[in-house]
Amino acid sequence: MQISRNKKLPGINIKLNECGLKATLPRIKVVEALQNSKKPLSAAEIYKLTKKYTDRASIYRSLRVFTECGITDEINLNEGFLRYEISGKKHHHHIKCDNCGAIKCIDICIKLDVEKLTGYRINKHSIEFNGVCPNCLKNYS
Amino acid sequence: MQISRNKKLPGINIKLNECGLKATLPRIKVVEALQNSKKPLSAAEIYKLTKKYTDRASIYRSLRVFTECGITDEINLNEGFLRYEISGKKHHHHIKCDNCGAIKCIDICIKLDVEKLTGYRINKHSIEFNGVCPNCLKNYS
DNA sequence: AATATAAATGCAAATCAGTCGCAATAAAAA
DNA sequence: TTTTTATTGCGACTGATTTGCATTTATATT
Ligand SMILES: [Mn+2]
Ligand SMILES: [Mn+2]
Ligand SMILES: [Zn+2]
Ligand SMILES: [Zn+2]
Repeated sequence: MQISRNKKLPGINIKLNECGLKATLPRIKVVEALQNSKKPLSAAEIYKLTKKYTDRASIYRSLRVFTECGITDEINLNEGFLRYEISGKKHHHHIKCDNCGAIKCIDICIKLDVEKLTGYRINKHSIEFNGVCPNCLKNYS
Repeated sequence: MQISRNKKLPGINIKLNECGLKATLPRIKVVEALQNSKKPLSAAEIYKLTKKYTDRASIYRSLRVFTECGITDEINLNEGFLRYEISGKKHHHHIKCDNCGAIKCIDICIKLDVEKLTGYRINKHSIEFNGVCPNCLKNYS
């Protein structure tokens, strides 16, 4: 796939190269899709947005290596698939409204407490909530 | 499948009936497998233990309805499949050692804090950890 | 105890997220 | 510009879970 004189976005290219990754068009399109999204995206959603530039296997490979490098975070909202978002400055978790589908970030975590409590060295954790948001509670009940 | 004069275990039968469920042999065998297990089981593990009495589809159907009724709890340790345990007296979460595979229950939860913080009515939540347990930390590093 | 009926089962086929092998391609290094 | 090596795109594949449907079984009823 021919990169259409893409002289913009040196930021992404540099970040990819810093991680030892080639800055390919498929990868750039995945990063862009995530950056332009207001909520974490699933691989299927990313594919819908970028199918002109890549295929499903490459998206999964990109997301895996991005997450390993800390470029993205993986989010498990018990939907039967994973979501991804650009790894922000601040560690956080999520809550999804089962009614309107909105996904909100929440600045709360108990990783350190659990490490202290259990003596484990925690490699990975997932703290995710599903419910009905205040707005939907108001309107439909 | 013929129930082999199973006059024991009226407790399970009663609990199933209370939930509006028929106390079938396949269901009883699934409950027994979970009761006899020291750790939460996956559908595949339950199948291995009960294949003489049921099949995969029925196990999945049982686990779903059990979880809906509150007979079992669903646990997502990011393993690519779900685990189930008999719903205990006390609400809790889990941590799995990536080295030895042990799954430990932890009595810590922030559901109420998150409800207070966000105003959501939380229907479902999942708070799960992966890491290396103190014992494995000692032995292998 | 025999019958009716609605729920649950077993089986095979389907679905769905995610992975893999491999030849072709493109980014980065030389 | 050429070489090197990572990455891609494709299709086939896996593993978990679901579904349709004809048959069986638990329970309520007589
Ligand atoms: Mn977020
Ligand atoms: Mn437990
Ligand atoms: Zn956290
Ligand atoms: Zn909890």
